[in-house]
Amino acid sequence: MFSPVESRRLYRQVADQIRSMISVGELVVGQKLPAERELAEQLSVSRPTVREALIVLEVEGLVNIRMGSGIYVVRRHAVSMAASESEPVEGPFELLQARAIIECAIAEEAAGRARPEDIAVLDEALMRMSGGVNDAGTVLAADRAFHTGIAAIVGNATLIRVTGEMFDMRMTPYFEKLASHFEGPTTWRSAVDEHRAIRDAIASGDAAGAKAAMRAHLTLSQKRFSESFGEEFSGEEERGRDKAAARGANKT
Amino acid sequence: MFSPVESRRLYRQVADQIRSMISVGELVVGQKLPAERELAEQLSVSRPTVREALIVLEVEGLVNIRMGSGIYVVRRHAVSMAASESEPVEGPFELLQARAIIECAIAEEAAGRARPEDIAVLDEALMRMSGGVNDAGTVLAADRAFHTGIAAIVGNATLIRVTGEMFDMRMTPYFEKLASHFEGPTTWRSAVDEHRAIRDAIASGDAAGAKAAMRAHLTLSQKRFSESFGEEFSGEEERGRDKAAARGANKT
DNA sequence: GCTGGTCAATTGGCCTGACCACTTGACCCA
DNA sequence: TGGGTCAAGTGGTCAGGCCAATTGACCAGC
Repeated sequence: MFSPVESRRLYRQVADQIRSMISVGELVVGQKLPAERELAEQLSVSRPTVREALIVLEVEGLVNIRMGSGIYVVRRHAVSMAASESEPVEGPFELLQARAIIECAIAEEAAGRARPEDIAVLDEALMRMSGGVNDAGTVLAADRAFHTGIAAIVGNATLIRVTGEMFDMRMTPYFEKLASHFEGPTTWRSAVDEHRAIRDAIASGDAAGAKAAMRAHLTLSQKRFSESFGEEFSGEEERGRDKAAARGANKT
Repeated sequence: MFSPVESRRLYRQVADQIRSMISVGELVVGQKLPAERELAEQLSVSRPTVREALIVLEVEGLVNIRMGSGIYVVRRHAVSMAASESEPVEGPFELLQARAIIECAIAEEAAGRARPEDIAVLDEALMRMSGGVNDAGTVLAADRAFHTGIAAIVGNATLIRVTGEMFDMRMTPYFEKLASHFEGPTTWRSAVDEHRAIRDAIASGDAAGAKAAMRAHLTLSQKRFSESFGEEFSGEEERGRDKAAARGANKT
């Protein structure tokens, strides 16, 4: 059932092996895994290694470790493959496109149900953002607050979480490195203007306008990004945008 | 009513502590953490415990462990807190509402750019789903494949990932326990019909129709869910604008 | 001066073996 | 029948150790 493993980051190999067994259905949901000691023996590794692999799977939400009882399969698909080596996360352009599609739907939805206090939240974020265009930290925090603030208008925790997560993905080292080359007071001021247009559309209950403004904002972000990106790598073909980006993020 | 008592495992406490230090900026991105041996001493725990905590943070994408070199902070926010115990995630209704908003935007986008091979993927998922209405495992897998397949049409990895993640959130023990009470061959057959309507709209390039069909599908899912359990959980979270779409086909 | 190789200190990866705390279920007693 | 006890099984943690990879100082050769 379990076969021995080989070199290189053993606990990850063990985790991969068990994960794939869950994935293909060899281990079904609800099933109890062998004890750690037994797994260690069958895999020809030590118990600490098995423990580390199981902790990986637990963090991924695939198994549930119950003290004194055992280890149980609780889910078949990983919720997040972010840290896995299998796929090097998405590129910045891809991310901005996804945000354009998702967040303009959220803005459209929010426009119909914004209350004065919701608008106040947006205004507060706008103020912080316009007042801090010279400090990347404050402006980023305010930017995030604005986008999640829109999701909050709909009153749905999942939307807020997803919006925040997508925003946070720009916090990868690679993305930040690129961003540092093109983000500055001028681009931030443009962003503030676009935010204000979104805010106004939502405040006036203009669903179509909010949608359009949000799409414009994220499309322009993408444009700003690609323009600087093109300057940086002026010789490069703009076509294979995400490929180039992914290649850079890979294998550091 | 009665809460918890969950005795936090030591390695999780250590992970929480380091995570919060990163979160508040006490440890900045790029900074190198003390060596495992030193951390163990400073925290008054053993080295294996520190290792397990660091592995948690690595899986969450917060730190990067480099063999022979050290441990480095790579990111400030966790990409996904889905698997963390801190919050019992969002409720099923909230999740379905979020999916309704997000996925109908994706379906709308997909309708304009579906190629024959994309439709083939959807058809294949539909076939597996309709043929396996008596087996929860196959039908769930096919259901997932259908929804991510639509996101795949847009050709954006982030959209695919987000769609998959939202779908997988139903795999929580709590959600599954509830679902097992109302999901069955009849409800699955209704879902297949709704899927087919979505597929047809996308295949014919009808963006508005695809959007409406997707919203109808997820709204009806929500409705089926609340009809079985609404009374117990007082599902008063009825959103007016969705009612129109909810008119029509029901479980037969 | 610069390049390239060597070497030792540092650090993570993994192991052995042990003890403790909790869960579980069989068992016994009232 | 209901409860309480107890031992086996299991995860949680610890201590100490060795190995392999990384890194930077150092040195020989061009």
